[in-house]
Amino acid sequence: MNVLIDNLSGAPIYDQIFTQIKAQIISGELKENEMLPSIRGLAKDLRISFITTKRAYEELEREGFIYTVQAKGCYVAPKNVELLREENLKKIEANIEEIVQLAATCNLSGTELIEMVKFALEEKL
Amino acid sequence: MNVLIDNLSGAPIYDQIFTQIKAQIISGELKENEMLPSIRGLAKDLRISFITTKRAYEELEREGFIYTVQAKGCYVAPKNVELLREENLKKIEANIEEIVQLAATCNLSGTELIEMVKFALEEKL
DNA sequence: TAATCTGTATATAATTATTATATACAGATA
DNA sequence: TATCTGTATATAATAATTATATACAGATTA
Repeated sequence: MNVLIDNLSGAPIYDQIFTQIKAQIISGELKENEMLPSIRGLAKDLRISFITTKRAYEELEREGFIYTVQAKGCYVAPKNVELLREENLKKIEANIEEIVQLAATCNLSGTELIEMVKFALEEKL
Repeated sequence: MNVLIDNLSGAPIYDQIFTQIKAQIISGELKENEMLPSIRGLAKDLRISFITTKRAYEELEREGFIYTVQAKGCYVAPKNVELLREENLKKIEANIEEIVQLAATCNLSGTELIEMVKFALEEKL
């Protein structure tokens, strides 16, 4: 596994770790049930406290990307797409409701709104 | 003018002042070019430092809701429709950013996302 | 013109939130 | 038993936020 800490980035260390591992899980670079480096091992590699790597792993677990087996290690969680969908769809629907409302109050047309979404989607690629 | 500070609200004082005055300007309760209470006078009424009321007024001015005349006072800015539109656009952009992110993490395709937005738009009619 | 309004500028105190850490602990494994 | 694994609690260091006092400068008015 590959994690690089950029001390000049301004982003906190735990967050850099969290973001990079998350990206690797989403991209499939890290497979389901694959074991992650131990929080101590990774900390040693990066020459930081293991509490900091632990914090990154905690975030990953809270968001459902990894699971932990006591005294054994941390593993990439099976991609539970349906569950993630159900949770996120609600949030997405609520947000869409809001932007449609906002668009209406400032005379932004539906077409323009769609264009904005398409633009944001392209930015993400 | 009417401003109430709720010490239990958790929100900072300057923010409570900012929010309440902003709401009164948007609702039209405060008319264009109407003079606001002086930062010192309001501070005295609320029994807080005038630096705190000043901060609230600074925010209001920065967002274009009021304007200041040196040594005279602060006044409600003429309603700028463009300004409100820009405010809403920012919120819309932030929301779109979020839904795109959410969609990505649960493998919801761009096409599907667009469909959801279109659906919500039709519902609004 | 002097007193007293208005807002401004600079420095600072107090508080809270964030970030990173050490140390002591408990289960699993070889 | 030695040594991995993760956990829990307490704490240090830093940074951001919030609120303030004091000294200043222009405008108004009695």
